[in-house]
Amino acid sequence: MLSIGDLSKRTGVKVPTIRYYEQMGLMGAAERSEGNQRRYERTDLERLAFIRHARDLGLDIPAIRDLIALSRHPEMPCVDADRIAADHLSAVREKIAKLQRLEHELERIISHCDGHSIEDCYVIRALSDHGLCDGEH
Amino acid sequence: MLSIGDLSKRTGVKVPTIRYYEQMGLMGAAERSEGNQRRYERTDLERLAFIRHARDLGLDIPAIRDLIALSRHPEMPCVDADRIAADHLSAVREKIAKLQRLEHELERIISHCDGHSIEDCYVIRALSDHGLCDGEH
DNA sequence: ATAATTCCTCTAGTGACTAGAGGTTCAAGA
DNA sequence: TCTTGAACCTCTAGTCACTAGAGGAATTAT
Repeated sequence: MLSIGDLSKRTGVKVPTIRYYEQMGLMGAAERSEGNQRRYERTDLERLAFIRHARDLGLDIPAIRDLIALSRHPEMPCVDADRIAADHLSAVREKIAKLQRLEHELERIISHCDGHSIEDCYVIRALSDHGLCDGEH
Repeated sequence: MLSIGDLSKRTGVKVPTIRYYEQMGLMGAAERSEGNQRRYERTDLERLAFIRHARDLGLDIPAIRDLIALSRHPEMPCVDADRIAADHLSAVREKIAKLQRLEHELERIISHCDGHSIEDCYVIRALSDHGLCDGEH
């Protein structure tokens, strides 16, 4: 049996975060010691690693909750799990595209600046006057 | 003189957001009518457009506050303004790189899934077992 | 036995807004 | 001039995924 601190050390997930995951229904109520402290087993370790991994991939808590629910029904087809991942992938792609537009706009603004005075600063001027922009943000 | 609603319509910034910008020190306290309602002038319209534009480019409120402060000193050199933009650009590039790593990992996970049962679902398996991953997230 | 560490719950803070309650002022038509 | 309805005011609380801290109880090590 592991304490919450042990679990934390082994997974790299901070103690308050583990409690937060429990509260959000990702971890399930842990057993308790006589003195009301959480005790975990090996399966909890795996579960937490699963959650952490999914979070690292950027999945949000409701999505992870869904994946956990699905993983409890091994006989079901996995289209739902695929869809969660695919939806997330397209969201990630959209974010990338958006950030790339920003990147280009910022590059352009910075490169036009001659570095002299604020008065002539292209950074400030471009922010003041949307007409100086390239894109359509 | 414009009411806050007029300002909102002309800039596309929602009314509560304008009040929020005032609270955050981006907008400066507006004049008030006899009945305590905010009244704006043409310069406020430009200021708000500046803020909105900077936000669209992803700059955060402290950065925008700094840029506004700088824009009030037209004779100063603009290295500071450039640096704010350049710092933001590198932050944007880091985000892009991170998201691209996610993109590839998600693509890989999804493409490996045969779409049959949860039991064999690569999405679920990859989340459970970090060893199946390519990258080092 | 005592001290140090870890644990418990609960509340509040992060950023950039957004939504709503409860009440006041304004502008336009009768 | 009066009335109605829209727009305005302030203040509080909610969003997301945590993180930090208070104040106190349990556990572990010496």
